[in-house]
Amino acid sequence: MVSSSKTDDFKTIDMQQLADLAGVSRSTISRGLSDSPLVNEKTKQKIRELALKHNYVMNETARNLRLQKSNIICMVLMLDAVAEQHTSDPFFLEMIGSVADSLAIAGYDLLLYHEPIASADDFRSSRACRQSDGIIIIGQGRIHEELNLLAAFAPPIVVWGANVPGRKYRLVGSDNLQGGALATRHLMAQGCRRIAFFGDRELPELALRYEGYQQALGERGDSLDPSLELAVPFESHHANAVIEQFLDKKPKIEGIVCCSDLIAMSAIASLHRHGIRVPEDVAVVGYDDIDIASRTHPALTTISQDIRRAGELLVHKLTGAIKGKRMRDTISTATLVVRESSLHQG
Amino acid sequence: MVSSSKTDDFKTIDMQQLADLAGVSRSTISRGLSDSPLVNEKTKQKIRELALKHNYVMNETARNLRLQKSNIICMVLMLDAVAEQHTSDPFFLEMIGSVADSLAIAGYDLLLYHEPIASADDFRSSRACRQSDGIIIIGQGRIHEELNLLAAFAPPIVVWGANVPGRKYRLVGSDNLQGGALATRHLMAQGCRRIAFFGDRELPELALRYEGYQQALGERGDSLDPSLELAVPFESHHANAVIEQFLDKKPKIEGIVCCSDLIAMSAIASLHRHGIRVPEDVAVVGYDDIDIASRTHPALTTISQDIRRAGELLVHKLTGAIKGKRMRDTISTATLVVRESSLHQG
DNA sequence: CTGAAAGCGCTTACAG
DNA sequence: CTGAAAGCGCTTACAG
Repeated sequence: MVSSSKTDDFKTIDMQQLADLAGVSRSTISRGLSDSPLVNEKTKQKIRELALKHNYVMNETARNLRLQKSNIICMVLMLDAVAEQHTSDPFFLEMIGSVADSLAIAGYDLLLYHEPIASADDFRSSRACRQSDGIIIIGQGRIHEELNLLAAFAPPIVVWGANVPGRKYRLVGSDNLQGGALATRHLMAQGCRRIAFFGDRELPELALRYEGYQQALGERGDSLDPSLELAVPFESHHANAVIEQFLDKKPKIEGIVCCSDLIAMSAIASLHRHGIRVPEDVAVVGYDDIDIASRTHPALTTISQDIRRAGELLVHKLTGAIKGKRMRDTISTATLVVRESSLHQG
Repeated sequence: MVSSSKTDDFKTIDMQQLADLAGVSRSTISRGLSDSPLVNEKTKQKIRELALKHNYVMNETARNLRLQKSNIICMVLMLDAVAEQHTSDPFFLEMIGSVADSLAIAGYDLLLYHEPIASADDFRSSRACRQSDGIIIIGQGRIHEELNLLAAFAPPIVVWGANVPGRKYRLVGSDNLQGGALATRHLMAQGCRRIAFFGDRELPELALRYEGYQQALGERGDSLDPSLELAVPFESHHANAVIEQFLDKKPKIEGIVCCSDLIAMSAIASLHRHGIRVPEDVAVVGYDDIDIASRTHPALTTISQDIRRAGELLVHKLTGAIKGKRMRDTISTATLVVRESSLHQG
């Protein structure tokens, strides 16, 4: 008897067939493969060898059904219609990549959910919510209260966002107040006097950054000039339009704190079109430190959110919670990355 | 009897309970929900109403087990170790986003696979391959032959890549030869004389672009100067190093055809560091038209691959193939998008 | 240490 | 047009 050819080996065998080959019952195979202490070491050894030799792969669907789980993690991108966030935003894409990588390592499948979440009830009746072992939500949008409801009745949840008061759900985020303050203080240290804020502070994270901006200005005794605050949306084309309109009024500014790297890039392009040099005339700081931030021209000074680590943390907290562990929140430190766009020669 | 509160409604009910409520059998529920012509219209109506009212969501795991499928599509990123492609490359991220969106619409879950595929046999014995209803492979790497093997024995496959000879698998891609030619002809039309090629032509897609580059130069009767071809890797830091070294030799060039937008951005940054202006001194064309290409400074002229549509096509071909349809290959036209980086004032 | 049996929630061929 | 029964491939409480 010669062993079958490689090709034939790929006829999939199931647990019963493996049991027949090993001369034991399905029960024993199942226990053996999960390394149960109930099974004799030699038997386990034989089972493992045969499984390998015959290329046995367990049917996860059957296993999941039996164990009453789905092995699916649902990732919700809380895209904000008003601030016009899109899936194509590099920040979201990098977050998806990072979460997907971590989930793969943890052995979960990923289900992406993009419809905007109108109400907790609607979302809770969706398949995405019902048949996920856990849910990762990126951003709080404008539905913070709904998230509190969700946390009470849905599968385990972890949210990326701002540490807002009254929060009842698990959170991973970075210190947005500190981030806003860091960016602003850096610009002040560069000698910038009139510093603008570009971002829609209706969103919880941006509200905190604005607070940091405000605090930093206060430290120097600067008064807050409302005309320097601009609710720039995330989406580039509209961001451009809003920024252009602002610059057309020839505001006297020497620095800009932007709420995303993309907004910073739009700002730099607009400034150039108005004949204003960056960083010589106006210094610009971005936010997120997306992959590309180091390769623009000028390279972006920005507040790093460490997206890679964020994804890992989100998955870690969630899988822990699924296993019934108590997981604490993580608010990571924001860090300033100085590159070229802010090197103002005041 | 008052109907239960909203919260109570979220006790999940199964098909048996729904059957009890409707006063019919599980068989009829199952048929009714799938709109089988076997079931009386009135009965169906009642079933649908009750399902909605009691918030019934079918257990997909059980359904999948019964139907012998997984509902999972595996997406393999064929990252090339030598050319140093990373998951963080915006091209891949945008492709992931686009594929994920299309899969969500088609009702499939996504499983990301990143380990490099060493051999077809290894991959075929992995869970990712065994328990996927279909596989999307982004890029051919250096394992074209293995892909032919895979296509013969694995679940349905569709590959994004180059139309290489001897191919036996389903393909979606863009016309790389044409893309390379378009980029080169555009630079020639701008008056550029010595045009460099930045990219590793060991990879099938880049080999075709190089061929297009060569053809275009030939049309004008230019001879090929091997010193103008540089195997720039995809990863930015190494790309930077390779490009810097090249520029240090003060090559006389007036244009560069780059094999990705990221490489183009690295090139522009390097050129600036060498005191060379883009596009005045050297005109640069990128490849892919990633989202960010329009917002760099200068904005990138590039060859568009329409990643959005690529994702849709990949999913369309694959889901068709899973349903047993014959799906044809699609090689889409490459288009030149002219922005600022190539507006050479020769 | 091992096995027979029940059951996870569905779908469908078969019978009526 | 509807239902009873078998079965998808696993895991585990129970019995030995």
